[in-house]
Amino acid sequence: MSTTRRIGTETSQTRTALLDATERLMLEEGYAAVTSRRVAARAGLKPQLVHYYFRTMDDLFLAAYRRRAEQGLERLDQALEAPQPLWAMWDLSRDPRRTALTMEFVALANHRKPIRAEIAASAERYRAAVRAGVDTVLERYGVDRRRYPAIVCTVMMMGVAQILVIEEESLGMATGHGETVAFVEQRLTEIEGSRQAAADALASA
Amino acid sequence: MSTTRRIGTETSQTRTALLDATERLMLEEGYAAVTSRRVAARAGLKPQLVHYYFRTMDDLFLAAYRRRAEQGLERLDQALEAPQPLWAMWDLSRDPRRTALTMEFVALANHRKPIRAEIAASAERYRAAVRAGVDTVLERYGVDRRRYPAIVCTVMMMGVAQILVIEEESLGMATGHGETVAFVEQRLTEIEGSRQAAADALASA
DNA sequence: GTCTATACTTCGATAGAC
DNA sequence: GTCTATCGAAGTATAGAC
Repeated sequence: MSTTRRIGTETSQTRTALLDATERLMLEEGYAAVTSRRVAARAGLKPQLVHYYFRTMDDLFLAAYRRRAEQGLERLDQALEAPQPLWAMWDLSRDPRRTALTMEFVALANHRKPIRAEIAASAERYRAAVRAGVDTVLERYGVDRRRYPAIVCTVMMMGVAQILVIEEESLGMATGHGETVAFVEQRLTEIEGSRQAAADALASA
Repeated sequence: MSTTRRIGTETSQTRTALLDATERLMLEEGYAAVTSRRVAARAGLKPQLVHYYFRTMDDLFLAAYRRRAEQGLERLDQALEAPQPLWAMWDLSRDPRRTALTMEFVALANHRKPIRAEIAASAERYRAAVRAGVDTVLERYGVDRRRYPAIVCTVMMMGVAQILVIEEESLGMATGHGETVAFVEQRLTEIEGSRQAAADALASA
């Protein structure tokens, strides 16, 4: 109950190094591999520093998540402003690193209640933003949104993209993926025209 | 290196109790919560019994997985023989307990290489079986399988069903789910007629 | 065939030194 | 403001008693 315990600065390089290490560990070995000792080892630091900068492991996870969630919304805005927003969103949803990390956080949220609340809220915000963007785009293209509601397009497009990534990354399974991608991209082509290349911004992880 | 170490019988009630406890733990708290101590506690047994019946934790996971995988193939066969196979498969894929458990195993496979191989092989087998079944059904209904290949229908239908369950179970998020389910079920109705009720076999978990 | 006593490792977290 | 020494709890796994 010693209320005087202190905590490190948000701008510390050490802190950033710990967040980076956390992310790498989650991607390579899953959230369960994120222990104070292993995070520290990855960053070349002492385990106790994790507790100095983040106090509890949940705080560490939340800090790592917030960093990515913020970046995710930025990328989404970029995609929605691209010349071909649907293609850009499709490509964004298929980014393996991004999706793998997201799914790792979802799995984490599944059994850590304090984290769940924040991730769920963030996911709702993201979905609402996508839906709004897709709705505008579909209207511009003259798509019948009674028959193809923006929210349905959003959930299905992002859902399929995510499942493909999960299967590929987690199981190394890709049976039927090529055909499914081709199918979705035919629909995209019908609506938005064929892909115009120039998807640069995605390369930078 | 003592090669003489013994192991419990496959028919032991204790063994079954441990497998049941493992499954419950995975569902309620995720695979990371499956430790020899906690599994044993759930089953009202001593932790060392886990190692007697399964030797390593990976063996425990694999045994738990095999039990469900077998059952999954049986359920699939039943669905494919139902009067409305597509509806039956859709319902099967949307079973929350089943899907949640599957995703937990996938997450586990993602960072335990020895387990990954077996789960991936099993997933491939399952997908092939679904694809074959769907192909037969689509042919019977006279669907143009050049335009709507069975493998694409399979991946999309099951993928969407899974993503919805994940979002609901892991995050408690359901935004857009109702609309998406309605959309898919409209397509099902177009192909297979409206749902004829009588999906009994699904109630038993 | 079934279970327990026990060894050894790794975990999260705090109090306190620099 | 930054980091380390250290504790108590929990983890996997084995050898051996019943």
